[in-house]
Amino acid sequence: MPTISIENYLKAIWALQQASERVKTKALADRLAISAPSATQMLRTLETMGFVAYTPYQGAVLTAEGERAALGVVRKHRLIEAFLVTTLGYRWDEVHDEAERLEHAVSDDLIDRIDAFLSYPAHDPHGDPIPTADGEMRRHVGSRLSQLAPGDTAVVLRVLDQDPRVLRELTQL
Amino acid sequence: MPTISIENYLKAIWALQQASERVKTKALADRLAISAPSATQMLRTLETMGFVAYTPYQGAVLTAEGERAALGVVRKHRLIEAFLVTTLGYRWDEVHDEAERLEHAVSDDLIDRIDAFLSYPAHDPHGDPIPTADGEMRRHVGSRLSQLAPGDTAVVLRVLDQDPRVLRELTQL
DNA sequence: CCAACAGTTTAGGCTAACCTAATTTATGGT
DNA sequence: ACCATAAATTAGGTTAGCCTAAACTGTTGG
Repeated sequence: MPTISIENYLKAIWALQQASERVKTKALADRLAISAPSATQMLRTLETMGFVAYTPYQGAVLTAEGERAALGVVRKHRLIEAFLVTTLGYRWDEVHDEAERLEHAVSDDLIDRIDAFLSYPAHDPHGDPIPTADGEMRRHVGSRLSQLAPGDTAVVLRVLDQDPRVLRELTQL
Repeated sequence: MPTISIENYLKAIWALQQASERVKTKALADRLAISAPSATQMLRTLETMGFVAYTPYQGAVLTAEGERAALGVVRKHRLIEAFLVTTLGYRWDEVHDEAERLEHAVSDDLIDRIDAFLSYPAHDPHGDPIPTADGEMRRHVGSRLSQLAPGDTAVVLRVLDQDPRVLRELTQL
C-alpha cells in the first residue's frame, strides 16, 4: 500500500531514530535531499496513516506500525545486498544503489525466498544486521573502532559508511 | 530516463505490434486497463520523446528508438522470469507479476549479470525468446498447435498465455 | 530577558499520470 | 452516397509529490 516515496521516508526516519529518538524536519529533508516543506507535508501524511506521531515544530517518532513498515524495507534492502554479493558476484561497494531501487519492487514472498536461499543470514555485506521476517531486529555486539586503544586486537564486524570510494579503500586495507 | 509508466506503454505497444503494425488507441487503453484519453495523451508524449510515430485517429508505430527501448524492457522481464525459475525455485505460473515490477527497478548492468549467470538463455520459462543485450530479437521457428493435424507429433516450445490458472492446467497435461 | 537567527510551517504553484464528460472523426451497412 | 455508431480527441478536473517565497516559532547568546 505505501508508495516508494513513503517507504523511503519511513526508512530515513528509522535510520535517523537510531541516533536520536525525535526526528526533526530538517534532518529528514537533508537526508532525503528534499526541501523542508516537503518533509513537513509528508510527516503530516504519515501521521494520518498511523506511521508516525508528529508534533509541529517538535519532530516525529515512528509508531509501532511505522517501525514495522520501516524494518520491512530495511530487511529487503539488506537481503538484496547480501543476495547480489553472494549469488551474482557483486562487490560490497557496488550493491547499494541497486538495492535502493529493488527494495521497493520486490514482494514479501520473493524476499522470504531469498532469505531462505541464503540460509537466513544475520548480516548484510557491510555487517549490518538483517531484520527477520517477523520484524525482529537482531542487536549487534561489538564496540566502535574509535574506542579501541593502540595495540588492541579486534575483528571488523560492521562498516557504517556506504560511500563506494570509502568501501573500496577499506577493501585495500 | 523513461518512467515506469512509459516503459509499460512501450512494452504494450510493442506487444500489440506483434499482431498488427499500427496500434490503435483503444487497443492500447484496453491492454493497460486505462481510459482512451489517457492513451491518447501518452501517445503524444511518446511522440515528442521520439519513441513512436503517431497520427491522430490513425494509431501509432514504434520508431527504431522506441523499439529498442521496448525490447530493453522485454529483455528485463523475460530474464527475470528465467532467473526466478532457475535460481529461486519459482514455478512458471508464479513469476509474471513479480517480473512485471522488477523489470522497472533492475539496472542494465544487473540484467547483464543475470544473463551471464544463466549462460545467455535464448528463452524464458514460457518459451518466449529473450532479446540480446544489443537489442536483437531471436526469431522463433515452430508452428502453432492449431495448425497440426490429428496424429501429428510435436514438442511444445512456447506458450503465449500468461494466466496462472491456464499455466497450472497446462502443467498437469 | 529578549532579539536574532535557524528551523519550521503556510501559501501557492508545478508536473506526471490518471479520470469523466463532451465533442469530433472515421467507417461500414443499406 | 449517407448516416449511425464506434473510436478518438479535447476540455477540464484530481492526486501525489515535489518546489520557492513568505510568515512564523523557539531557543540561545549577549
